[in-house]
Amino acid sequence: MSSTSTDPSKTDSSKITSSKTVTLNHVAEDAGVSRSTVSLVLRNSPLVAAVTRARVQASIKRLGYVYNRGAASLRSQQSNTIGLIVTNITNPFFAELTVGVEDGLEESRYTALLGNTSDTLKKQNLLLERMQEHRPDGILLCPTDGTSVAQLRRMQKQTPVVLFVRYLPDLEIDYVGADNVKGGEIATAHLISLGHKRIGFVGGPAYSSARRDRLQGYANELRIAGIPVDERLIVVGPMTREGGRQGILELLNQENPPTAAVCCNDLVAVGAMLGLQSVGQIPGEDFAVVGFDDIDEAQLWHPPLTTVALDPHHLGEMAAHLLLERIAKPKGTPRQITLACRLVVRQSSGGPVTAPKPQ
Amino acid sequence: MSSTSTDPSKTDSSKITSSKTVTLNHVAEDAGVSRSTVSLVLRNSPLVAAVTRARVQASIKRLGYVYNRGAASLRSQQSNTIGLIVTNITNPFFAELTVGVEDGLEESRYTALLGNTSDTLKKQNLLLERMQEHRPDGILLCPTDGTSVAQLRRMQKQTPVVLFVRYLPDLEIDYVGADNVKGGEIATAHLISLGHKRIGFVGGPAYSSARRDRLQGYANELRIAGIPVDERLIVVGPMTREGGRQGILELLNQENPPTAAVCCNDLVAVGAMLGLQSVGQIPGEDFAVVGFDDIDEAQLWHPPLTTVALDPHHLGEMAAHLLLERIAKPKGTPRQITLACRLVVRQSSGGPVTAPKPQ
DNA sequence: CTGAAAGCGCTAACAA
DNA sequence: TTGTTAGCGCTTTCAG
Repeated sequence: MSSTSTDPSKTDSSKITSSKTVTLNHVAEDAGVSRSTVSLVLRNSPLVAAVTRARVQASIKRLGYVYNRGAASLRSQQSNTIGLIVTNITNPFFAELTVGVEDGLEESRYTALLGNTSDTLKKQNLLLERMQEHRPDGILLCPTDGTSVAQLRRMQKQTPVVLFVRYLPDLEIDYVGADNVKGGEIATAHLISLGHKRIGFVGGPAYSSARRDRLQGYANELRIAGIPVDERLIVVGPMTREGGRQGILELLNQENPPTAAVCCNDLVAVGAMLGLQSVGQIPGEDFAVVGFDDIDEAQLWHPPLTTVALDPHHLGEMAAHLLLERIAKPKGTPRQITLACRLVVRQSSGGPVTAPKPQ
Repeated sequence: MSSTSTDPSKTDSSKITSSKTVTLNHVAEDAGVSRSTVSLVLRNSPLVAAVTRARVQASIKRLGYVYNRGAASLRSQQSNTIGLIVTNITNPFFAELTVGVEDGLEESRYTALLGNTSDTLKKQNLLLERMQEHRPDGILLCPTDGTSVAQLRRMQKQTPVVLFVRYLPDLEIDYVGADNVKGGEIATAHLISLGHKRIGFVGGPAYSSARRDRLQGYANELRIAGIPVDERLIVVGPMTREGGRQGILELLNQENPPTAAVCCNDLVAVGAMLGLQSVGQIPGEDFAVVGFDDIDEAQLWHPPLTTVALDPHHLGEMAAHLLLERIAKPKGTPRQITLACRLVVRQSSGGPVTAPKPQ
């Protein structure tokens, strides 16, 4: 004991138990083993003898040690974190998808960093930047308008990226989304089978690949039925209720309005129904509406919505799995996964068409 | 050039530009300044000369350097990360609240780590543990059933914690939530003013402080009106649509069923409306329903829901601000913030009561 | 205003 | 099986 100092705060370094954070060093000391042994125990290495392990674990518990993943990341070059960037968490579709991602991650050791872009390039770039500062091991992104392919390509070199819901042209990248073309086809085929001849397509921003594909399916099916695709019946707008309301009114104000519409998603569809009601038309009677997504609310609206059901939870899980796979095997060839969807018929698409009602 | 080595990979250490990650060292070297100067520039310190700053920033851009926040955290002991734990992101109320938190954080340098407990203690504990490994600078928690006060008290010593939406008894802690007692009162007063004498209270788990307070308000108002509180009219259940459906049916099956009900939230309320419809009763005509939250969907349902409006976005923002404040001033006295709420009358509560319709 | 030196808490060789 | 020795990339005194 070299007690030359009279300052009581300068005790032997080993004695500073105070209220500071407990580190792996403290555990090692307490258990009477080296730091590497503790590290091995923390990571469940089988190289540690059972007795040693038990002793270390006892110390961990006793001292209330909690692992510092940040410090580990610095050394090991992996953060055990992934970034999840959605366009709108407020859309039940994405909310469900988010819990799907979480569930898909549950078994793994990853935690998700969540970001919401509000479908805005500015926020997306900000988020991407912030997230990269945290060195996520992978990124799950639903790209918004104007997302730079070059930027994404650059990012991919550093961090695995998987796109979901929307993809980008000219980019070799992992992706999981719904079979939107098929979805557009079955929605349109349903309306055609009901006797509709003039069918509109409402909402969605032109840059959304999901929207493009749904529109593609819509056009395919019209062509098969020998109905010409009329550009005036296709209206662009945000994927929101308000977008749907405005879109349907635009359609109704034309000189030869449609009698039915495929809406880009359920939010747009309910907006369309509100728009119809606001001018005295009854959805499902005077006008047939079909949506996309089958969010929980769809069956509760009035009238209950006919819609193309996707499984967002499953989609989220798949996206998470695909990302984990890519993290494990960064050099593998990108995979494009496309999930089936199915039509759920409810009242908003109504029965067979009668005469179009003049507005 | 001391080209003694024939191995091309063993060049001077300073020349290893390759495809490795660019660090602050590389920037310093490139700009011809010391590492500390770069560090200061990164953190916008005013101590750096304008020319130096410009040179450093040019190097940063040229090399494509991205800040490693994890490394910084290790040294500076702050992660610039906060943990946000909600019970159910799928509930539009929490989805809105989440974006409120993000907006509240936008100005700051913090990023949110999101977790979803599904209102389950097991998941909450798992999340709390994982998050602490990331050393968040603060935690925003909506506590689920069985949350240990002792555990929270322990956590508080390490990391500022603010509770939202639900609080815990016997705990000095920051909290922001709605004025649920008042909310319960105005909802109940509304039904009483319509002439209802037998009013039920449906849904919500007994451990939720939000539910307890709403129930309290309900009871207060009944007492004021001289209506006895009948325990049989108060039914417990999960805060979901299904919980509401079952709850209302339980009420209707009693020998002397109520003519109106205050529901614990909007999800429960719509479930109740579905339940009513399933037995041929028309909400707003045969039975009055009031909800809580005023989620966007509330006005779209059939009939549109009368509800006590909370502002989840604002609540989230407040929670974020309170946390930031507490991070800045960890020793300050905890604050309990309670946000006003207001009644939004729509059709589900109907007009004045007529005679109760036999089921 | 800028630089030198030390170290945050952990992991990864390698040796013993 | 366990210990020793170097850092990971940054910030932080403290001198100049």
